[in-house]
Amino acid sequence: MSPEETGRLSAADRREQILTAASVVFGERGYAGGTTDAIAQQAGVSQAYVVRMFGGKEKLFRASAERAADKVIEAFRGAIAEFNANDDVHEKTLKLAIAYTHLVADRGILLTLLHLFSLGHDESFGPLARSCFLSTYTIVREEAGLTPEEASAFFARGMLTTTLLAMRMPDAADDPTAAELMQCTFGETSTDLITLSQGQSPLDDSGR
Amino acid sequence: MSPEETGRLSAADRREQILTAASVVFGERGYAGGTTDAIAQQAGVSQAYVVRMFGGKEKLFRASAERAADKVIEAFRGAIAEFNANDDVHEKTLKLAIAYTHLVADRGILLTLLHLFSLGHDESFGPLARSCFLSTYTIVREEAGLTPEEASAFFARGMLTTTLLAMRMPDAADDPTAAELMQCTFGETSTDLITLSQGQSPLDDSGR
DNA sequence: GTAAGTAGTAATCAGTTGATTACATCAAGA
DNA sequence: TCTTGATGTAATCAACTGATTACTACTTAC
Repeated sequence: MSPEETGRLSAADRREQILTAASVVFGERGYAGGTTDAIAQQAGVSQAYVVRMFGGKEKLFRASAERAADKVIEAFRGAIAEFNANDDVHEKTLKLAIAYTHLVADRGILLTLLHLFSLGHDESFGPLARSCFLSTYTIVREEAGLTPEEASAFFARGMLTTTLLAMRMPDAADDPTAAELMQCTFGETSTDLITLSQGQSPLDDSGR
Repeated sequence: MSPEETGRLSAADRREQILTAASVVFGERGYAGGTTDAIAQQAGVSQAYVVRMFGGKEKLFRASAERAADKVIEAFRGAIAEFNANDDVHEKTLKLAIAYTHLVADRGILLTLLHLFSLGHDESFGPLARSCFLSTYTIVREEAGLTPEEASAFFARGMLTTTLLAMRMPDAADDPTAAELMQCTFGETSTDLITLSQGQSPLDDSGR
């Protein structure tokens, strides 16, 4: 039988697949709530394999969070590459915000990071959380060339966006108050944001 | 023996004490990570009592989150009561932000809410998360009289503040990048914010 | 063709955790 | 005083979960 038929993958491919699954599960349930078994099911492998490949749940979460941060960085660098020489702050910020918005298509990325940030007290994850956040901040400051005030305002909006998404505010879009808040927050990037964030299948969960 | 000597309390007092403990524990570890036993230890009662008094961990978290939201609402109303007739947006926002900042003294409140917000996908907690957030938004809009844009900007800054606090960015204040970010974000409210958030004893944890 | 390494799993285990039960202790009213 | 209801706990349980072990099956190099 060929590898295609047996469903066997190289370790690198399987690793990527498990990281994708981990992003979904950790994004929805956080570190403590996300089980290695749920990740295994999502990836279509056994729970034992997930644990062994990454050497434990903690290392898997680290890898998952670092990968999420890398994707944010990658997205920002992509937006910066599209800067024109005469772009003002508003245009730069908009391009960054749109890049950020596109990350929402993979809900797991931003939600995994949000969960990482909420673990600041943790001896192991705290330093990782701070360094991940500061990495992205540094790029916006130095590579995008925003001032501290502009960067702070940009991240403020980004965190509100992430939070609204985490609490699935788009699900409450029929509430006029919620609609007003989202309209104002997403602003110029809102056109596709709400549609992007809808219809993403939740995890289904049953015994092992 | 008198009630003072035996350490016995009325159910209402004990309830308040447990809710305070729950705020600390859930704030640090989230819903899934916060154990009823850790809450019981923090409150100085048995684990069985915690569970029985609230009818389960889920109801305890709901009560804890609702209490946190109530304290935010209370703080906002307190700030609004200090508004002067000729206050402009900037003065109003500053008063609200300072009230918000004082909430930080009890780290558990904002962090418990942040954890609640990250549970938007949950059937039970999702609606609660959205309604808690929208309650505070409505107060800022209608009672404080901010426009949607102003309110959105206010909450954006609030979420960034909360996130920085959750990841304990003040612990990294020796990093110049981190210091710059905090300086800009906390702005006029920063004077006491960093000192407020420091030296808060972490949970100590050992077997039951 | 076979030996060796790699992908992958089933079965199982020990620690943790939310919940339950039965019981103890204490204050107040009849 | 003694009975009743409320405060509170120790002991225990069943379910869950991360990790380990022993094993199978496939692929590749020689």
